[in-house]
Amino acid sequence: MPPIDTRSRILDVAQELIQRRGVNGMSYSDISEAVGIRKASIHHHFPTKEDLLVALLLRYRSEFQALVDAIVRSNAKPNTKLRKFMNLFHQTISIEQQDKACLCGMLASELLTIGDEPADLVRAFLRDCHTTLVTILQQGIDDQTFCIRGKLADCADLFLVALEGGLIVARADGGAQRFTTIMRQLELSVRNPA
Amino acid sequence: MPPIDTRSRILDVAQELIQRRGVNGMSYSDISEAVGIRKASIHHHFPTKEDLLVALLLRYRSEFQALVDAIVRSNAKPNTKLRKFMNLFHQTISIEQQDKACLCGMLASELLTIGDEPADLVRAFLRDCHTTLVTILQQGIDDQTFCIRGKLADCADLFLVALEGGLIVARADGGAQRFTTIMRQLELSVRNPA
DNA sequence: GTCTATAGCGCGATAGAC
DNA sequence: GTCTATCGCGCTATAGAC
Repeated sequence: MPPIDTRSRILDVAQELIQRRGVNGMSYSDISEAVGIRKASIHHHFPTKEDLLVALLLRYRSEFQALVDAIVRSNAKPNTKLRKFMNLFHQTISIEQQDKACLCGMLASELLTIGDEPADLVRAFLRDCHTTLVTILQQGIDDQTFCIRGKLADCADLFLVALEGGLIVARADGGAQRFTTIMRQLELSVRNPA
Repeated sequence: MPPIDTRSRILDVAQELIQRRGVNGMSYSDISEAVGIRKASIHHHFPTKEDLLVALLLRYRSEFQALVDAIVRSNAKPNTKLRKFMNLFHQTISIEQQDKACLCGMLASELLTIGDEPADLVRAFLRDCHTTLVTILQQGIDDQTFCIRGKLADCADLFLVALEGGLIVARADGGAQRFTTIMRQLELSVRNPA
């Protein structure tokens, strides 16, 4: 393993802090302490906080999309794909990850305070997720693994908001176990009873 | 209408600011400007920000519970009660209310930064909501209006996190109309097909 | 109960040496 | 690319006059 460059370490720490405390509960000073360099050095890499957010969101979105693509393009069954997709959210709250919420869920709740460009990237991420859910659910409908009520797009949207809301609520009370239960309930809602 | 006392006006403004911008995106200075008194006067009513949050949460919880009780105790059908309960959430995002999220949904996402006592009150509110949903869903199961899959408590939990997450996500993208669709999809998930 | 004034701190951001 | 030092501002909070 090569040593991780400073820029990436800053992004890592910033992401963790935001997922735990929110954007406005995080400061350059917090990052500085965790990374072990001075605040001024962080400003060298990311002149403004909005610059940092944009870089963070671009990285988050592309890393997430890579994981999603691997799942969607795999040969797994649709219910396995769905489970694996939901597990991407579960991983953020699970014990090893120490109760983090989705980066974009956190940013969505503070959307009015983060500037236009980051806000657009948050919306783009949420749309990516919705698109992915539509794709996976459609595959399950095609092979009769899933049976949904109502419109496909609406069903996918319910998954999305339940996953985002589930992280925020379960993080406050119930933890990873509660989130697992929410995932199971979502699976149940599309399972073909036949 | 008697003039609203200062203390209440401070709470009104603080609540609105938090529902739009989050706790850490709101300051005594913002409240001061909107209420039309100096910051020091706000500190007279609420010495610390945590004091203000506790007062706000106590009021929010009891006002919400009064609305909920009126719904649950009414003679309406279970599906009407469910719709009315969900409408309490919808009202915060609807046009007249200008895109606010649930107070406790916002606070839940910033839970680590608000202090122990406010955090406990947020959890209490979320539990109240879950209890209410269990009650209403059970009434619908009893009279065969509803037909749920899985455990009642898990079904109620999915409603809760979808409502909280729905407000945060729809506020970011899609607005009140998207939230209405989420509500409809939730209704559909418990409707008795018979 | 509201005000002016200010303390004391942390914030984001910048200048300039090394 | 990191540092020291600092600016200017906004924050929470307090003191004391009216």
